[in-house]
Amino acid sequence: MFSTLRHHIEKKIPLTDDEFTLASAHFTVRRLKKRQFLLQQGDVCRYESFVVSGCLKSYHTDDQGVDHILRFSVEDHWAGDLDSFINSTPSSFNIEALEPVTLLVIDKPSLDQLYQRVPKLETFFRLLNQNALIATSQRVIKNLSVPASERYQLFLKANPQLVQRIPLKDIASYLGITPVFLSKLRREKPGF
Amino acid sequence: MFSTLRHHIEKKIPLTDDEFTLASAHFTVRRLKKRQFLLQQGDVCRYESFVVSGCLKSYHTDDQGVDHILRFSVEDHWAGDLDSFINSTPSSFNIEALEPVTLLVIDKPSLDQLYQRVPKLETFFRLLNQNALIATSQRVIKNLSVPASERYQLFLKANPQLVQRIPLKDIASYLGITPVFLSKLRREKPGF
DNA sequence: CGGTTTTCTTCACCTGGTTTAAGTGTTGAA
DNA sequence: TTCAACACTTAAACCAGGTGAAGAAAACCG
Repeated sequence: MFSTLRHHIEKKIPLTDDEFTLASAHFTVRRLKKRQFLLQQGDVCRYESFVVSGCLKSYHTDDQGVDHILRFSVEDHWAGDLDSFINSTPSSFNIEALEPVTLLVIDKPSLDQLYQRVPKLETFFRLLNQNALIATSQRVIKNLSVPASERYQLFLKANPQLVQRIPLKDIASYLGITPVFLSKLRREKPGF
Repeated sequence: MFSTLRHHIEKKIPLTDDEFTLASAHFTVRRLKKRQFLLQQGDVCRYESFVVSGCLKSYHTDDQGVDHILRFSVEDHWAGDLDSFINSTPSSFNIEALEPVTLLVIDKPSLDQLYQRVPKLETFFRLLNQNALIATSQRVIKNLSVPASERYQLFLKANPQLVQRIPLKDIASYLGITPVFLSKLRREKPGF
């Protein structure tokens, strides 16, 4: 349970036993069933959540009622809405379990306290957000420069395991196309 | 010159005179003429650059030779390719001056050293990247959920000053449409 | 000032992706 | 074990936005 988190952090920043014990005391375990919400659009996101097992989707529902998936969070990754978490503003995202999920969650006061007590962890979260920024920037460019058919191929190549686990309509939403069109792509282009 | 940078940092993190003096010693001044490149696709991005005056565009040129603008960097903001800067990998971006530009630049060894000497500045850059991540995530969602015509209106509202300074074709590229189509939108929808 | 380059616009035509609607297959709760 | 809800596919009509080519207007520079 907590060892997963430790291993996750130590991929970037080595910790002493004491540091990790101190850190883990700030997290609490939380479980969600399939289709249960970790966060609902309009609510304030009170927690950053480390995914121990399972898979969630973060998506925005627009004014026409259409969902747009920003990201999938699988085990060994994080879920949460940074904007809402940092600024305590109503979130514009839903975060929903696609499978039964086990999480380690931490709230903002605890995280701030943790930064004070274990400054290394500020570095850790800086690196985490840095990587997320890089990935998100690349996604902006790819959405602009790569046609949907190729974006689908890229997604398949980058996340072969995910495709088996999540509904195609969610992949379509992530790619920015309709399920209908994704279906057409899959029919036309061979190799899935 | 340096006072602009100090004011910029202190919007987030107050600094003592000593801290700022120490910090500013790590930066150097650099000037670019219009159309000059701060970074060329394929090169490693050696510097993070604070824009004292002027304006630049960061864009990726795809394999068909089409440019896609990721961001504009105006005075009191930053320019650079984080991925290439952090990992010393060849950048997939060009950064080009749209106007004569004055920069304060810092290289990676200096920045790492600076984090050691003035830990507050690690917090500063963490906040900076946090905000960039939030903004970029929102852009992903808007590109997926808002039609081009509305995206143009939003851009106008959010950056009224920019529109006077930069060519429309660059706005089109940022919005992910062709200049031809932007021109059509401007004709059809009144109020620019 | 005059010539060159860059930017912006217009038009006719094309295409990638949407919409709606109907049909099949699968899941799951009572 | 049945019925309802959901996931996926197909097809046809349609539309947002792209392409190519060409000219007009600005901006740049010697």
